Amino acid sequence: MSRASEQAYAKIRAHVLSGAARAGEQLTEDQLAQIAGVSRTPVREAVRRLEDELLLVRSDTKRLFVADWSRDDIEEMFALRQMLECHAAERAAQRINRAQIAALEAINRTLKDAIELPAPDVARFLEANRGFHEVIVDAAHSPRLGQMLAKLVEAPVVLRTARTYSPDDLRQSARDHDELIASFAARDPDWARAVMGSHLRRAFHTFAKAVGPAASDQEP
Amino acid sequence: MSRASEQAYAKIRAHVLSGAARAGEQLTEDQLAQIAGVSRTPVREAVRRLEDELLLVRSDTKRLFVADWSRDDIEEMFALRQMLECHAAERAAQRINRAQIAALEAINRTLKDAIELPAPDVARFLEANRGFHEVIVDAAHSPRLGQMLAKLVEAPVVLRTARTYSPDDLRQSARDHDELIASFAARDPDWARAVMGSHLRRAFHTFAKAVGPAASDQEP
DNA sequence: CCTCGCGTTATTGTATACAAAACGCGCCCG
DNA sequence: CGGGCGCGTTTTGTATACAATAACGCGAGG
Repeated sequence: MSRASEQAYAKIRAHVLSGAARAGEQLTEDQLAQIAGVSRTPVREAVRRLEDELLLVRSDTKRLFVADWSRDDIEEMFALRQMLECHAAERAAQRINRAQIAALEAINRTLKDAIELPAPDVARFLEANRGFHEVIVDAAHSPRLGQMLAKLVEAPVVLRTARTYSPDDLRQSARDHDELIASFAARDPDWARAVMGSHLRRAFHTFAKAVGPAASDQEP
Repeated sequence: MSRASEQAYAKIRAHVLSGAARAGEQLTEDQLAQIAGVSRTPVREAVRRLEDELLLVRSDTKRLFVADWSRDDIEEMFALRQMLECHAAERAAQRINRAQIAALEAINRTLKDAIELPAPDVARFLEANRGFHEVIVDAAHSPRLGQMLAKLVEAPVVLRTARTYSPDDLRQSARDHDELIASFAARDPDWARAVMGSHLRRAFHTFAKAVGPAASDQEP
């Protein structure tokens, strides 16, 4: 989008993800306009996108709040993501080309580097990981699918919990990626689907362990 | 949404679906504002929704066009819908309550009525059909899933091709619905998924037969 | 003491005017 | 003759003012 609305989007998003705005807190368009340094018009545009991405929600009467994800919401999100990405992997295995496989290999090398630096660089890991999954979705040749997944992957939970991954978790992810690449090279949709399934399912359990078995945080 | 933007949405949507605007044709916000009888502000809001629903698309440089669905797009859409609705049916079978099953039975009676009137009333059939699937998605208890499906189900192709269904097709749909209800009553997720799968797959082939094996229409 | 209604204030929705950007066309120069 | 460049026009983007609507508090009546 265009300059102002893009900036509004970025700033509001950062404001929410950084935790500066607490879950359930009300936000007004004026407030956000000030934060973003633009007028309400582009703010409204940005807010619509963020609503769509479920970072913000509206009350019955159009008032705006920071979304409060319940544990059920999060589980649901993981389940949907798994379903969609498994489908993507399956399609990708049938459609991927050599260049894309090469791209996956290159990205996964970068990703491994990010793990093994003196200390793991989670930001770089995430960036590479994002790129990896993006190539797969591209290879699936299903724009709608890509659009849906983009929403789920961008969801706040994923980003906020990223830092809870241990080096072992990260290394296992890299190994999953290697196997995914192998399944693509073999053009075996069933294999690709299965690997993707366990890859994401493990991510869910890592997350679940990190936040504990019940709801994560609450105070008066 | 609020009055003006809702009206804009409805009118623009009708304008596109009615075929008054041809696929690929450019639309300007001013033009749409005139059609809807409101100012550009709510039009922009409506247009965003329609973009999201893929009835409209933007060129690289923000100009607005009526979406032109290729056959591949349509097949993709059916495939995604099938994946999502099968998942919904599976979940619904595990979660649906008596009241919802009763609702499905009532809706399906209405639907059968709509078929057997002197002549089939396709509009009423579609309305009932929509309601039927909606109850299932509700019963699946997955708001995100519902949101995604809403987009796909509203897609233009489904609506435009509805009229190509024969009475036999409609009757078969009603029978599928009966079996779905049976699978829910039995709380059998596998059964529900399977029935939903064949239900939608058949719909796709009915569609495919109607528009012919290749692209549907073109002229200079 | 509760609650219902009303006026005030906060917040969102819409219109309009202006700014920025993109398209198209014709002209100039190679 | 062709291709790129400038300039008027069209179209989208942003700001701002105003309108409509929802939340809130306060006071009167039960």
